[in-house]
Amino acid sequence: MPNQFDYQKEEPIARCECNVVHKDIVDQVSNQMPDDEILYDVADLFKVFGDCTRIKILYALFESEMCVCDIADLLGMSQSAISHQLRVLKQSRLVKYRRDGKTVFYSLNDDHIKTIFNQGLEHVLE
Amino acid sequence: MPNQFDYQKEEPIARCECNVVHKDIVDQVSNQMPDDEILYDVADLFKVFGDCTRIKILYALFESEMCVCDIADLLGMSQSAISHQLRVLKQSRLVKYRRDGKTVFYSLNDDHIKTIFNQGLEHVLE
DNA sequence: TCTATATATGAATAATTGTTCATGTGATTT
DNA sequence: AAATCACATGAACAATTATTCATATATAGA
Repeated sequence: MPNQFDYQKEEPIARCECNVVHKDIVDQVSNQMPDDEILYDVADLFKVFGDCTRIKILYALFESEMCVCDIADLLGMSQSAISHQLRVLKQSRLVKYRRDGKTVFYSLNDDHIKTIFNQGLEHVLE
Repeated sequence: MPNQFDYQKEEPIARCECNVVHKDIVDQVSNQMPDDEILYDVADLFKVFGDCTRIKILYALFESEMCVCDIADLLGMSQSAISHQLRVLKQSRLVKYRRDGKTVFYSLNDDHIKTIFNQGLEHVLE
């Protein structure tokens, strides 16, 4: 008959040296937790928002579609740096682009982004 | 009388080697941009969300208040690692805590956090 | 007061990441 | 075709950061 301490006997927790104080809660939360993979993707998404240059780029694109060179000038940074960051934003599907001759115009991919940003801003301004 | 090109004469833009294609847009967006300090804080906030361990901790606290040891067990990580991350979450005012004897219970600080997480989740699941 | 337990924290290390530099690619113009 | 412009990208370097290990602090109980 398994009880709340059985798992400690069978497989000692190497990583947490203290006792589980509330096994019922841990189990309940454990069942509710989304898959690791999903949580990993969520963290990865927020990691993209977690850089000042990228936040500025996103904010800029709230206002208007812009080309790489415009953004570089706006932020006072090299074209290369901006291009690298746009790549990251592209990979996370936060921005999309269209080519017009030699110029590439970037814009926001959808409106979640604005919502996420605004919630973050609200928290910071509180 | 300053004009739109003056700053280029006085202090050449070392960082962006290409021409500004759309000065009107750059100026307009530049005026709308919040202070650097605010955007820096917003990025810093999202940086906190941008780690898998912290995202899991936050998600766990959506479900229930938990003590450090419970969280460590839930995530299969060391107490020390969790404690360090809780410190980060505390500093960003994302979690609060109450002490009950030897145990410290952590919980979410406000509801922005859930909203931010859910928006991120929606984006990822699309 | 002494011991045990839950948590916090400083230092060290390994891994990740943002920018620069140099160069490559695709489109336009002459 | 050659030159030029806008942008992309690989490699390298510096800075940041997550975890571990060792140890410190705070509370409870004997």
